[in-house]
Parts: sequence; C-alpha cells; structure tokens
Amino acid sequence: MAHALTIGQVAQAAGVSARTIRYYEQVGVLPAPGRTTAGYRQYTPQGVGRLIFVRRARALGLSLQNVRALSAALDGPRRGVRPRLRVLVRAQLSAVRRQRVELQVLQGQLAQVLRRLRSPRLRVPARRDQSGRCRCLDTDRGA
Amino acid sequence: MAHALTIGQVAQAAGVSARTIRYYEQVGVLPAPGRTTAGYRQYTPQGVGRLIFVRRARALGLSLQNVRALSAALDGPRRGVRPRLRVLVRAQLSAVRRQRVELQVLQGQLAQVLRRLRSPRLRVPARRDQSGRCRCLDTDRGA
DNA sequence: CTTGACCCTCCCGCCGCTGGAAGGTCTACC
DNA sequence: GGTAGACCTTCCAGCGGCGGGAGGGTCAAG
Repeated sequence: MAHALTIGQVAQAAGVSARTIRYYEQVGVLPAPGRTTAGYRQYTPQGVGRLIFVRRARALGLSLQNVRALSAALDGPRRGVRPRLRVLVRAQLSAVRRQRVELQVLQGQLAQVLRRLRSPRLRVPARRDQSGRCRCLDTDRGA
Repeated sequence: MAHALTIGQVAQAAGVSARTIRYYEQVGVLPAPGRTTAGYRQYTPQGVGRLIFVRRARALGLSLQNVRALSAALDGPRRGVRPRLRVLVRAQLSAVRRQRVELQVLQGQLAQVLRRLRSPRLRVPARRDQSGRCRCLDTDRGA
C-alpha cells in the first residue's frame, strides 16, 4: 500500500481527532480499515472521503444513527442512498425550522425577563407570593 | 405539618416527574426536604415554589449548574440574587442569538443540499471525486 | 388480609464524544 | 545500540439531564 495513511494523518486531514475516528469505527459509522502487522490502522483515500462525508452529515445535524445508516448504504449497493438522504435532510430541515421558532420564543422570554430584572422595581406585587414562589422569572401574563 | 406534600403531589403540581425532583435534590439544585418517619419526603409550599423557579430557569435554557448557584443564593441571604440572575440571563440571551444564527446558516445549507438532491443530475462532475469522496453533501463552492 | 398506588434507593442507559491510564511502535538522533 | 519523543493501541470512565427498571417498604381502601 503506497498511499496508506495513519489515523493521525486522516484526523488532521478531516479536522477531527483520532479518538473520534476510532469512536466512529467502534459504533459502525466508519468501516474498519486494514491494519499493519503492528496493529496500526491503515486508511485509504476512500476512507478519508468517507470520513469527510460523515463529518458533513454531522455538520448538517444528522444523528450518528442516521449517519451510520447512510454510511452502511454507501458500503453496499449504491441504489437508494440518495432517496434516503433526501428523506433525512428533509426531516432535519423541518427540525431545524422548529428549533428556530422555539429559540425565537425563548429569546423573547429572556428579553422580557431581562427587562424586568433591569428595572429596579418589580412589576409583580411581591417578590414571593403566598406560596413562597420566587416570581423573578415569570414570563406569562397573570395566570 | 398540615400542608406537607408528597413528592408525587409536588411533581404533578410543577409538571415534572418525581424522578426529576429526586435528581435535582441529589445534585444540589433543590434543598433536601424533611422526611416522615418512614423516610418519605415532605414538601412545603415554599418547596413547590422553589421547584417552579427551577423549572422556569431551565425552561429559559439555564444549565443545572447555574440553576444550582441561583438556588443556593436563594437559600442564603437574598442579596445579590438579582444581579447574578441578570448576568446569567444576559449570557443566555446572547447564546440563544448565536444559536439562532447558526441554525439559520444550517437551514440554508440543508436547503441547498436538498435542492441538489432533488434535481436528478448532480451539479458536481462526478459522484465521487478522485479521492473517493461522496460529494452529495457538499455545500461550499469549489474549495 | 390483600390489592394497588404510592414511596424509597440503587445502578444502568441514552448521545457524541473526550479524557486518562497503561502499554506497544516508529522515527530521529547520538 | 540506546534513547527520547511522537505516535499508535486498548480499555474504562465521565459529561448533562434526565428516564427505565429492579427490588423493596408504606399507606389507604375494600
């Protein structure tokens, strides 16, 4: 093998730690590479490409479980990889949209709490109501 | 104690599981309540208020570590609770803003990948480049 | 007395890694 | 040949924020 790469070289090339690569292999996200007689892992350029694919998928927010499925599909017959990927990316896209909405709501609540905390006087009658609750963080009207 | 509440009642009142309450106590987020002779936890209305405070803080995204600090401050002298809370909420607010930006970028990348996956032909010359990389998920131009 | 709904403590699992320990191997230099 | 230091190997353990389940005690109703 002229172009065999060590795990450290692959790690640097892909911008991940060697530990992460071993972990990916352990959980089946990356296929097990060849080994030298001393037991060192030997990677091919294809192996590097696979790792980069995995990192891109992770960067898009796909779970390791899903990435494992995709990677396994890439190992077998290539048919059906794109449809699966499309499904996953679509799901991820809607999940991200949901998260954005949630974060928007959260930002509004935080801003409201911050306004209340900035003003020296509280907008609520007492710091603790009759049930002993600290109302500093309330964001809902009345209720 | 006329108004002593069991952990289950408190859990239902605050909308959390009894397990979560026990966990909060274990990690120091909630003070340890009294116990009956049989070892059952006995909560006061103040205890319920504290739990609701903790849940609100969590709902705002504060970490349990920060919530623990706030809760400890509420147990001691009340001075300084509001400034600390203000600092934490401000930090959380900027963290949320950062996350929103990141999610926005991510959404754009996902949409781009999806567009590419939808079209039957790829915009890249080959499915795998010479290094064996699957480029389905690329989002950057050239590079 | 029994049933069923509570309560208790304990340890393990999830995700996506990261850290450390303890040891083998490779390369460079003397 | 020796040795230093950088690399590699495996295994075990931990993070946050809980949840599941085991294995047992307690309490009120029938």
